[in-house]
Amino acid sequence: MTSPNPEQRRLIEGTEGIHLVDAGAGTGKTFTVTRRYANIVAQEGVEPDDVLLITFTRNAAGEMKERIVANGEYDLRALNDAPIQTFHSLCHDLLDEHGFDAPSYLGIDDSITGSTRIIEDETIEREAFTSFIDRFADEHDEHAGFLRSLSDPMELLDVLSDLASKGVFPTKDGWYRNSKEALAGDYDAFKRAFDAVNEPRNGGSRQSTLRSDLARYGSDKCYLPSAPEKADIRGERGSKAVPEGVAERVFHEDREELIGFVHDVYFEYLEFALGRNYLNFSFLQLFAFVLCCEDDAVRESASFEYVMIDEFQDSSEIQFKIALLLSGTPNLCVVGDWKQSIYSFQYAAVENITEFESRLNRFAAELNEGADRVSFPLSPITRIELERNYRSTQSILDFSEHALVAPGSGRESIDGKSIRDRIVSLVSNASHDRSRIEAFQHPDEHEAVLSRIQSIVGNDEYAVEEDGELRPPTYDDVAVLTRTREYGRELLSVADAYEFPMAYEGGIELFRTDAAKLVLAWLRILEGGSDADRGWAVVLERAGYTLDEIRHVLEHDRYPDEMRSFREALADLETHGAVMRRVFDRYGHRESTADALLTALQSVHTSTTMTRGDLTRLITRGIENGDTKEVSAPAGTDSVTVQTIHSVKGLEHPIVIVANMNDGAFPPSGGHDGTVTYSETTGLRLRKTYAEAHGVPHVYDDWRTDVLRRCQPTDYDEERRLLYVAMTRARDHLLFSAGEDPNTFLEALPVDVETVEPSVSDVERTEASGAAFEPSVPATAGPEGLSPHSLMDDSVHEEVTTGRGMAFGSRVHEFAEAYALGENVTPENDDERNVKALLDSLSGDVHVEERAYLPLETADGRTTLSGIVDLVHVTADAVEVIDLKTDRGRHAQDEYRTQLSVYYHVLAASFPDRRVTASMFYTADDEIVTVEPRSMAELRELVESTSTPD
DNA sequence: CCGGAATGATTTTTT
DNA sequence: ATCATTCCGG
Repeated sequence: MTSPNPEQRRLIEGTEGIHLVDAGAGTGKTFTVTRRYANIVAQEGVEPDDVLLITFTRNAAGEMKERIVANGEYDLRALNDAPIQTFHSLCHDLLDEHGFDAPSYLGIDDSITGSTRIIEDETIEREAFTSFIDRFADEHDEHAGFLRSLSDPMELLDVLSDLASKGVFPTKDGWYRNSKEALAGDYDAFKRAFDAVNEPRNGGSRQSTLRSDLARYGSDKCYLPSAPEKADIRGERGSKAVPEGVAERVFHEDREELIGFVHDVYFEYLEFALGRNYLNFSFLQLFAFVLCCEDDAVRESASFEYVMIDEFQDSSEIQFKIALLLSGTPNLCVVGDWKQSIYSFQYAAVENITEFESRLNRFAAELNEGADRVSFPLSPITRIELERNYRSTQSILDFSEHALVAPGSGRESIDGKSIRDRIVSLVSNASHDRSRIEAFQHPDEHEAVLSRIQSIVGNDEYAVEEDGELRPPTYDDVAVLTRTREYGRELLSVADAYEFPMAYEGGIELFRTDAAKLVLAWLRILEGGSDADRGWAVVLERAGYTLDEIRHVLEHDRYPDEMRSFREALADLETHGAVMRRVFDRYGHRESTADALLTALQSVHTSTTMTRGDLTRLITRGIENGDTKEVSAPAGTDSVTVQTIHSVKGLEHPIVIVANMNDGAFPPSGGHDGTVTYSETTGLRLRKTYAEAHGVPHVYDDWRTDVLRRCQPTDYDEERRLLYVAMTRARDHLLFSAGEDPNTFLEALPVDVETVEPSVSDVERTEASGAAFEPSVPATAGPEGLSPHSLMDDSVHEEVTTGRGMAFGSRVHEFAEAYALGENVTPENDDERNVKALLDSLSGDVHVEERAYLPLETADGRTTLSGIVDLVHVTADAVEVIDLKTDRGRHAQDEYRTQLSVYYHVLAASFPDRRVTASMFYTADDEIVTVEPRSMAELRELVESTSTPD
């Protein structure tokens, strides 16, 4: 994009006044915003310091700066201190500079200084909050009842953050400004919500949702004796709606005590945090807001001539208000897309953009109480709609709109028309449109996804556009997007097993990966003691032992020899890093996972030396807390990207697979996390569970909560938008995948869901054929001449023929042969179990212990190389020779290539129209590796350079 | 066939 | 907490 389109130009040139910009996905938002910025600072007397540009991530801020530098007259150094930043960093700067007295405005006798830390790590804050609550409980007997009735005190922290995001703050003696009103709630608003869910359905023949949802009123609960009976709440049998009076009865309640409790927790936690010299994200904004509100001089000196906010749909109520306070002029420009609002859990309020005008007026009026804080005129508002899309094809753009009207459950009915009316349809700028939009399904969804990707890569039907040209796709072009990190983890681990090029991008629960769990298991085994069994159980299970077998092994301490020796080997290693690497190596985990884990652990514990026990605790804690770490694909590898939809926002990929379109994969997130308050509409509520409540004196009327919370029904709006975000990442092709049960979203989309049969190894092998296996060339070719063993170095020869290598190896071979021939044998150790699994996974015919003879013309004349391979796997169009080896460490691949190569060439000659491949299967590692065969010339050279024939 | 009541299964995202 | 399913009564 070199020159702006007309709508973009309107925005770039319209630098004055209030602008509300609907900037859909891929409409060149960053381009336009940076151009507008350049245009503003190009004016006489306007410096970068006068222009606030808000982004929602630090990365985005950095990108903005780079883009501005790229097409402007400023260099990066000049922009380094320019206010192009996130709300959080803006607030941080503000408090850093002027925040000393900010706490005093709430009546807190403390200060904010440059040394006040910002806690970003949730785990750390939770620990601090727990110790605060313990102290609070000791000091406040009067609140003991409330504390006891909470199912989890940690929910209080969520309540506080929620309140802070809405501008509800405590002061020493009460509530800040008009906060109290918000806490009291708005009966009219509540009544409207109540009426909406209490409307009888199906023209009056069916009961209302509210009445239906109250069917379990009172069950598993112990209400106060004064609580109404179920029949009073639901109306008599056969009635269609909850009686009218219930709304009033539920809403109007003396909540003074409850509100007082929350006030004290809130206020004292603020004091506690400041006392410990830290702020969390919420409090950062809280104090910045208070400061700007109270200190006219600071507000005026900190205000900007121009304010631009990107991704406005992700802003919270308090952020909107801060932006208003810091706008010294009407030059306020908000840019966003309501269809991409997916951060409500971070308190993003989509209404900031969908109801921009009314919120602008309401917030400004609130802020202007008592002083002139927002002094510019609130109209006119210039609306600009960017509709030209520079990313996707038209078919993808059109298709993606369906996401916004797809029902999230069978009974959810959607007002499609009113939604469509609010959509600004995008127009593609793409020159071609050969988009494939497909959906597929199989219970083994991970395998199905992998095999679909294999069929896409290199396939012209999925050609992607690059610089105006079409080319077949590579792995790099494909991204798998999922709702949950967990699905991503699972997919990765399946990909690992197939050595499939795939990498995760973004935050992931690193300690919950397979690799981390195995490291933890071996650490526990090494540590010995009471936890050792837990370690063994994991390791044994992983090796295929059944629960009964594991129990037996543990009871009698009969660990497999191989595992014992692995433990000894680990014990000899000097560093934790070496131990971990060895474990990763054993289980064939890719280096990137291993490195990420190592780095994560080292970063937590760099300074002091860490004992094995420390390390164990660290990983255990990481697993329990679900600690996440950022990981990214190593640069320069051609691999598929796996990301959560939340983390992919703002990015694009040529081919997108929206995976895990399954039942339950998109739980509704309407409202907040269900534990929080109804502070705006119905007043503050806290929850407790039956378990805690049972036998405990009650302090407030729980029954009201049960009615209240059903009046704010959850919906799937945000999930639809999430799906929309995922779909609009795709440039050329868009696919969906599901496992057992496709969800209602997928079913509602106008695409056929094809049931597929996954075969990830498609590329390597094809379906069984019963094809005959008769190598035609060699058996008659002559007497056995040289064996590959004789071509080895003596030292290598010795290593592989002594110790475990020989004895153990031959037992595995015996088992493999017996099992492949269909004899009734059961695997007795890891290696045999792995071999069994391998054989089970092979389609077609498997032959064992085959010997072949390869004639070779050398300088000395004609000779014959003989080779034995363990398994030959034959299908209709492919032949694979597989050599069994115990583990990578012992069996240097290179040395055995010769043997495999002999057989490879024999087969290649025998089966000219099938693809022939050679592999090694490492029985201890459960890993199969394709081997590049030596060429005939190479074999010839080897023979010639070996002086003594066998 | 319809609607209501009871019951069972399932349950995230991250600046 | 909410969805889907099953059972039962009219």
